[in-house]
Amino acid sequence: MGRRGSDLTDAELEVLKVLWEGQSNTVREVMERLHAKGRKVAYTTVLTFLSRLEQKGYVRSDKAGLAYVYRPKQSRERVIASRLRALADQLFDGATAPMVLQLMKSERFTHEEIEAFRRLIDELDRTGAEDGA
Amino acid sequence: MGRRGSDLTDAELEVLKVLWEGQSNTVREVMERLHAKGRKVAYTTVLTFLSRLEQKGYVRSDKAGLAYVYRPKQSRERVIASRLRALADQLFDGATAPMVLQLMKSERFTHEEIEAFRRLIDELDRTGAEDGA
DNA sequence: GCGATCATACTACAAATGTCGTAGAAAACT
DNA sequence: AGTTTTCTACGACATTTGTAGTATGATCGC
Repeated sequence: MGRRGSDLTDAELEVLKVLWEGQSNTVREVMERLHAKGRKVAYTTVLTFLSRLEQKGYVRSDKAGLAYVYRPKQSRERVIASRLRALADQLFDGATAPMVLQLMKSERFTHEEIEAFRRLIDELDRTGAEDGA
Repeated sequence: MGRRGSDLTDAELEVLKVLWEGQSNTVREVMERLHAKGRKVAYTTVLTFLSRLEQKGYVRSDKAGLAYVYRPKQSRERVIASRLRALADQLFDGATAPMVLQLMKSERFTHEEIEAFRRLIDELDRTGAEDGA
């Protein structure tokens, strides 16, 4: 039997990303947006993905005039966080810290990016400091 | 047609992880190790995955006495880095820094972990400082 | 009013994935 | 030597995923 992981598939995610970017999301518009990104898919294919996304609870649709308009039900942050978590589970048995470390080690960053990391870390440290409930 | 992403599938990765952990990896041993982890798979299933992994270039096998012994051809770090990169491509259009930030924001860490981040960042900063080739 | 458009609902289907079963050779045991 | 145990090689198969065609109903332009 197929996969077991996070239900959101790659192609579905691709479509969901487009939804996050746009406002009025009819099937046609989503398709056009995908085409603009170089992703050539048929109208009905997009429809299929949107339907599947709806069944899985990731989007919601309202009939606006002629066509349905789709909009995300889950925020980009939420979905992304969940994906990251899934990868952490898969690669590091759920330990996210090692993942962050590995990521920082295996990639290259500019000074600005590194500064951003530092700032966030300082903030985390301060925020979490009094947190011991 | 099926998926397009990184060729290593989830189940294959599961097997590869076991290979990274052990030394003498016969099909049977890998299977037992998987069982110990709660992953109940048939002997032939493990064999299938190992064969597919070999075809894809992730493992290599040598006949040792009766059975073949499999060993990883790619390091854990390498594969993990590539996976992380793939996720960055998928979620952040290849920008790894935003991924690190998001990851740090959406998860919780202990002070020790945060300290480890800070140390690594300092090091990165120092290492990369003279790097402007 | 009628044909050309546009939308959605179903159905279909090949390729990928996860999972095994069986056949046959080799080795081990008794 | 005969039987039992182990391996590997192949083939099989249900699901999932990516992709699209067709049928059918509503809408628009003229």
